Formats: sequence, C-alpha cells, structure tokens
Amino acid sequence: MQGCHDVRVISWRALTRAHTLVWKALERALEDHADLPLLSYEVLAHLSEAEGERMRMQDVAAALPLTRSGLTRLVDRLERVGLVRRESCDVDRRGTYAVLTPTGRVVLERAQAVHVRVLEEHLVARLSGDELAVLRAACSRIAGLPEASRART
Amino acid sequence: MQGCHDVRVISWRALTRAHTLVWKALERALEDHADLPLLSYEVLAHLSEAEGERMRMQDVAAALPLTRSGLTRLVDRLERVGLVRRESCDVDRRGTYAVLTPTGRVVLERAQAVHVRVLEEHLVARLSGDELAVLRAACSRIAGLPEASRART
DNA sequence: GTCTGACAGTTGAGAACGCAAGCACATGGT
DNA sequence: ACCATGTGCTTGCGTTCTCAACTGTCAGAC
Repeated sequence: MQGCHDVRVISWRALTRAHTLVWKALERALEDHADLPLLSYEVLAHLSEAEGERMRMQDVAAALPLTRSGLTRLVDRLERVGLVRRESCDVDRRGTYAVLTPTGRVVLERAQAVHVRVLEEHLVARLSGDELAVLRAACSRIAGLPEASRART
Repeated sequence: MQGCHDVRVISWRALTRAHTLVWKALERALEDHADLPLLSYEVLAHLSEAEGERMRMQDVAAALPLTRSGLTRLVDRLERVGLVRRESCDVDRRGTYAVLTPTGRVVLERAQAVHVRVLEEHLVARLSGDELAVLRAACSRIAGLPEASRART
C-alpha cells in the first residue's frame, strides 16, 4: 500500500520467491520423474558429497528446512527403504551418522539428471554467469559457509 | 562423491542454505517476540503491500512456500483470530480475496520491527550494497518478478 | 570420583501440510 | 441456450512436521 519497501525487505521477498519457485519446480519434477520427495533427495545429495558419504544428523538438519526431529523421522523412512543407514559415532557416543547406502547412491544418481535439468532451466537460463557467481557468493556468506572458492569479492 | 559439484548445484545449495538459515532465524524471532508464526507474518505483509490491502488466494500462495490448500487453512486460522477477512471477488465469483483487517495491520506493524532487525543482521550485515543489489535482481529474475528498480537505498 | 549443565538424538502428542476429489463459477463452441 | 472443459477455492484423509519432554553422553568444577 504505502512505500515501506526498503531494500532489506525487498531482497528478502525476492529471495523467498525465487527459492520457493525453484523448490516447487524441483519437487514436482522429482516426484513425477524419479518418485522421490525433494527433501529425501537433498538428504541423499548432501551425504553423497560428504567425507565418507556420511554426515552427523544435526549437520544435515542445519542444511535443510527441517528440525532435528523432522530429520529423525525422515531418516527413519529412508532407512526403512534402504537408501540410508545409521551408524553410531565412535568419537562422540551421543552422535549418529547418516550414511549413504549403495542403493541410495543408485537412486540418487538416477534422480540427479532431473534435478540438474530443472536447475538449468530456472537458474542458469535466467542469469548471467556473473550474476550466478555473485548469487552463490552472497548466499554462501549469508549461510556462513566456508565459501569454497573465495576468489572474487 | 566429491567432484560432482557443478556451478548450478553449488549455487542452488547455497541459495537453500541461506534461505533456510534466515527463515529459521525469522521464525524463532517472530515466535519469541511477536508470537506470530512466520508464514502468518508473510501473509499479512504481502496483503499490506497490495492494492487495497487485498490479494487473491492463489497469488498469495504462489508467493509463499504453500499450496493453495495450505493457504486455505492458514487463512482460516488468521480469519478466526481476526487478522484477515475473506471477501468475494465481484468480477470473478469463483475468486476470493484475503483482506487485511485493522487488527491485522496493528499486529503486522508490531512484528515488523523484529522482522527487519533479523534481516539487518543476516542480510545487510553480511553483504555489500552491490552484492545485495545483484542478489535482489537475480532472485527477481529467477522468480519472474517485474523487477521493480525503484527501491530507495 | 561426583556433580552440574550442556548437547545429540529420539519420541509422544497434536498441529499443519499436500494430494486428489468436489463444488461453484467461467468460458468457448455449437 | 446448452454442454463440455477449465479454473478458483475448499474439504477429507493420510502423511509429515514441530514442540516439548526424555534418554544417554560429554565436559568442566570441585
């Protein structure tokens, strides 16, 4: 109604809309072509990229829009269908690893093509290379990530 | 396992992590200081910025991580506590507007301070002005927004 | 050693969500 | 006018989520 649009709020709105749009597109594509919920896919993908194809539960939960308890149940389901298994952490016996199984890796790889295709269409096709790089750097900084390549400022 | 990081996937991961982090921070801050779930806040905020403080149901749903049915129930709840009311659309009698009530506006305004403070901390404090501008532009393009460039800085 | 406070993960109870079907209205063809 | 098809929103039902409380473990103080 009035002009309360400051740059913070506008940027946040845009970020939310963009993320929501892509998220919904991925959800639909994965469900349709790979019969795998997006959150499940993201868990498998994160595991596949981690040292030893395993991650601590809380680290997975922190990377995704899920609470710890939500992740507990999701991993329950993934374990039940054999895509993931739990393994207890020997240096901290409170901890639990979620570990990718061979089956999980196969399912993941089959879904990756769909995933990448959607990203191609929604991210790459709409942005320049520079924009994509800045987007990535900015989001990494917001997320407090190690910022894998800190080449450009 | 490691080498599969292409720029599309990395950018998407960063986008998700950033959005998730800020989303969770907002959720906690709003719940703690304004006793208002973030999704409810977002509905009120979107309505407040629309022509006549009203929006069609589906337009609200498209802007948020919700389906139409999810929004129906959320608006049910908001209507029940008086923050929003429904009004039928006279040009298309299938349609329904969600309209901000005076109470809703008051609640929204009280929550806005908390909201902006969190964005200040998580977005503005971690990015340069240029980065924020590019982030906004890129996300707008991804989301297919009109890309209004008249934001005051 | 024992205690205290914090942390990792799980669980029970209830709330919130999505899918698919349903209803009401709109639109275009004949 | 009529019917067929498509759209906007809601509802029933089953699934998935969160919150708070709980268990088991760790680390520091004494």
